[in-house]
Parts: sequence; structure tokens; C-alpha cells
Amino acid sequence: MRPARRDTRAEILSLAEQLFHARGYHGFSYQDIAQALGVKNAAIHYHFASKEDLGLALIGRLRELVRKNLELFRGNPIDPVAAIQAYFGYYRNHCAATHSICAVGMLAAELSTVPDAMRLQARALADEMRELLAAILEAGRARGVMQFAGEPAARALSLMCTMGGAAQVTRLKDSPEVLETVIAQVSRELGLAA
Amino acid sequence: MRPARRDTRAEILSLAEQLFHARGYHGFSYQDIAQALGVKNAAIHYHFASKEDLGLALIGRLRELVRKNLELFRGNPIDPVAAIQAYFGYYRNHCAATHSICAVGMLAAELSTVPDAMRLQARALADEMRELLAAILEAGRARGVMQFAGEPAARALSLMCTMGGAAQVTRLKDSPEVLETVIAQVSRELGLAA
DNA sequence: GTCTATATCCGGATAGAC
DNA sequence: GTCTATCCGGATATAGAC
Repeated sequence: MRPARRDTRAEILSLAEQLFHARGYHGFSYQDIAQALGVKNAAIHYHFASKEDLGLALIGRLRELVRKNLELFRGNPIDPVAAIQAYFGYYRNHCAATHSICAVGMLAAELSTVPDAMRLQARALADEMRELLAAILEAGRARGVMQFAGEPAARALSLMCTMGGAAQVTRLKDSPEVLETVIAQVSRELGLAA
Repeated sequence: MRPARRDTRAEILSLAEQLFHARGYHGFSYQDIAQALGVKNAAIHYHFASKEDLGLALIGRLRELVRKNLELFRGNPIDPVAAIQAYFGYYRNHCAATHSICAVGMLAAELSTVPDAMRLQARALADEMRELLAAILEAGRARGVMQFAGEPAARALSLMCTMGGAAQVTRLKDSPEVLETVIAQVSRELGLAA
């Protein structure tokens, strides 16, 4: 029942995540975080000895989130349409609204300039994301509320690429309309109601 | 009829383009180029006073290429299927083969850390790319060799996002199979022969 | 056109006091 | 847990000789 004492570590992680989505792993510095939090450079190093540690913690948290969603959906796969709308919602309310892009796309771009361990984490994140989408698509088709040709895993991969790309072009063009156009096109092809 | 004298400027540009696709605008330095070409740092600055100049020249060349292809296709739109196969071929033979990603995706990721002028160039590049794809898709549907719902411009945008994302995930997973899976899925949906 | 030399700045990281 | 102070390396960029 302690009063709302600052949890610096959590604040760092949260801010770093925003900065990462907006500017990439190499696009922010310990200085940026320190200044925003009103502490000094060295304080960040106390919580995350190296920037790589921070990067790993960051992706780890995202993986956790995806895994939790997968578990949730598998435990109660009654509404695949709502699940995919939530997926679209992420791009609307997170990416487009904050002019940022998704972590997989950012990490893919920075892949060759990022520590090895982060590369592995990024791969795992992409795998888990694909797994989640495949589960949703498979359930959707089985219940007759989605239509597509081919394997759910293949369609999930393609969808993931499309939406990741959509977030990027949306940001590039600074136009939420881009995202809406792609979502509308994809929805049409999956047989979802507009 | 001068002997094959080195055109340093062209070599710089060509090498910078490779480095950019592989590591991004911030991922390579004048040093990298200088060493690879066996000259000194300052020599690069002679040809491109600032890195921004180099970046602009680089994107400008890509735009030129896309524009040329658009002009070519518009002048002779008899084989849209070959045109789209060539588009897929770029991802196979350039991106996947060199473990790099396409410029639009790279620039979208680095967007907020790149000079203003480059942002504008990047937007124009994306627009022109979309225009080219829309022309191909429209011709393909008109000739009955491609099927899709909605406007060609919307389908073109979605396709561009899908393929850009596919290059990124292919690189992330270090797996050409990812690219082939996406191409196969897209081809199926467009009604192209496998 | 290319060189040497240098200026300037910035990012990550560490040591040791408080 | 946070501070001050400092080190190191790397990157862009410029001046002036050749």
C-alpha cells in the first residue's frame, strides 16, 4: 500500500518503447530518456547496464503481449472477427495515431545494425505474431465468417506483411487514409463486412 | 573513346545505394564508402558535400528508375503479367538475394531521423511506385488476366505494402521461403498461374 | 580530385562520491 | 538509486596543401 512512488525502471521501459516505435533502436539515446524523465544519463545505465539490455527488455515485453493474446484467443476462440478488428485497431490507434510503425518492421529495417540477441528476439516476435494471426484466420474460416484461399499460415504471413507495410506507408505519407484504404481492401478480400 | 577511367562519383553512388538498402541511411558512413573505394573520407565530401546530398541523389536515382518503368509500361501495356512478374523478380533477385529491403520500407522506418528533403523524396517515390503498380493491375484486369475487387489504386497500394513487408520479414527470418509463400499467396488471389 | 590534418559533436559506457 | 566527471570511439564536416 505504498504511495505512488515512481518506478523508474518501468518508466524507462515505457518511454523507450515509444521512442523505439517512433525513431528506431538507433534513433534514441540514453540522453533522450534521461532528459524526459528528469534524471541523468548514468541513472538509466543503473537500470539497464547496456543499451542492448534495454532493447532486449523492450522486445521481450512485446513478445509477452503477443503470447498473452494468443493464449487468450486459443482459450476462447468464439469471435475471430472481433480479434481481427482488434488487430486492425492496433494499427489505427497505436501506429497511425502516434506516427509510429510496428516493431517487426522497425527491427527488420535495422536488422543488420542491431545486436545478435535482438535479432533472435525479433524473429521470435514475428513468429508469434504470425501464429496468432493464423489461429484467428483458421477459426474465422472454420466458422464461416472469413474466406480465403490456401493455408491459414500462408494467409497470416501475407496479412502480417500487408499491415506492417501499411503502417509504414501511412507514416511515410502522413495519411491515415492510406491505412484505411488497405484495411478496406483486405477486409473485402477476407469477406468481412465493411 | 577514353580508356575505362574510374568515375568515382558513380561508384560512390552505386556503393551507397547498396549500403543504404542493407543498413539504412544512418547505417553507413563516409568511411565505409571511402575504405571500400580505396580513397579517403574527404574525397567523398568532394563529390557529395553533405550526406544529405548523397541521400537525395540516391533516392533520385530510384525515382528515375520507377518513372522510366512506368513510361515504358504505359507505352506498351501488352503484357501486365510479365510486368508483375518482373516486380516479384525484383524482390527475389535484389532484396532476398542481397539480404536487403526496399527503399520505401527503409525510409519509412528511418523517417523521423532523416532530413526533411529526403522525406519528400521518399513520399514521391512511394507515389510513383503505387502509380506503376496501379497501371499494371488495371491493364491486367482489363485484359482478363488478373482478378481483384475494388479500385486498381487501392489494390496497388495494398500490394505494395504486402511486398514491402514481405521483403522485411524475409530478411528478418533469413528465409527466401517467406518471400515465396507471400508471392504464391498474392498470385493465387490475383488469379495468376502458379 | 584527392590528400593530411583537424575541428566538433554525440553516443555509450564506467568510476567513484553521495 | 542517483549524482558528477570522464573516457573512448565514431561520424560529419572543413581548411588548405599537393
